[in-house]
Amino acid sequence: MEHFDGQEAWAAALRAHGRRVTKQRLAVLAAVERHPHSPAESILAAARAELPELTAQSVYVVLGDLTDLHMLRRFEPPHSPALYETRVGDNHHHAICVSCGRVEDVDCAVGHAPCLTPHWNPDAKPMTIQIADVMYQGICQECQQAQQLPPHSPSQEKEK
Amino acid sequence: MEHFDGQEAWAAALRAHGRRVTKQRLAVLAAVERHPHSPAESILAAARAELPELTAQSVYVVLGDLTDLHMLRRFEPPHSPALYETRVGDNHHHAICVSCGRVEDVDCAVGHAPCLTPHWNPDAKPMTIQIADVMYQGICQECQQAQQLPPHSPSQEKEK
DNA sequence: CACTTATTATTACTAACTCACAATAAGGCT
DNA sequence: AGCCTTATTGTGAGTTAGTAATAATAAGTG
Repeated sequence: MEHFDGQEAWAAALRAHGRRVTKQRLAVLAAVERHPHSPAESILAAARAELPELTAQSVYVVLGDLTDLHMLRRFEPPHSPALYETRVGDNHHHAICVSCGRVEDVDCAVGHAPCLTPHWNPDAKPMTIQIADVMYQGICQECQQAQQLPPHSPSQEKEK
Repeated sequence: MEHFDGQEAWAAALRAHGRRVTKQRLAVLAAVERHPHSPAESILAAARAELPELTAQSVYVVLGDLTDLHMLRRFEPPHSPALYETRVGDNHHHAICVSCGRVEDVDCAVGHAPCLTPHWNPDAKPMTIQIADVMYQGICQECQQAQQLPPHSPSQEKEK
């Protein structure tokens, strides 16, 4: 296996945050790294490939803790469970296909902090902003094609 | 009561969307209008003030349908149930206090569509963006003060 | 290697919805 | 004004995505 370097890097980061280095945490971190934008359940499945006795609850605990430490980033697209990724600290954003749920990373558009300085209304009490999550919602190319061509299968149409 | 005009406006909008005008829908719309940024449960409670026999499931159905029609807007802050508001079509955003959950509206910062043109990575498949939800997360003034002063109680409180 | 305590597993339990279907009532028709 | 069709709502059960409490285990220190 060629993931010794990764293992060591994660181990060091864990120690730097005062956490013990356990195989569960390493398995979760590796799983998130290999499957970015994944929900807890998928991370559990992926991590079990190398650590079959891992439990779902441990994954929730580990994900929550590592997210608090900012070793992982968590975001919650509409109509989706929370997703996790290892790419932290660069203030990037996400585009989600409302049809198939596919997620793409999007770098910051305008310089460094796109909308980090909100425009407060006169009557609003301003807050100290820490992060600005931008969630683009749209339709990916494949779903767009699939919607146009075949009016055939149950294509989920609502508006009448 | 002086909400006849509101009632009529909502009724007209419902008809325009091919929906029947029911007291349940009117009660839900009025409740959302009076309590913006509220979850389904609070909307149910508020709507029951004028329509006590309304059920939770009806509120979910109505909220979902009106959201699909874009008569309501729905957003899902982290660690919170979905919130609803009647302010639609103006592409405004939201700031959420991570400590107390308070929500403030934020108008679009840069002109009309702040980050509506994402910066696609070379290897990403671009999507057709429909909306960009910007979720500012920070700490409101009151929570900031509360955190500084009392090193006294285990103030590990969540909003409840 | 023993020992302390962080970490994980086990077992409930909950919140926030969703679904299937029966009951009701809006709005068109006569 | 009353009937009738079918959209809408109510009822009750089920699901998903978690949280909470506590017992068992193992990481890292001495």
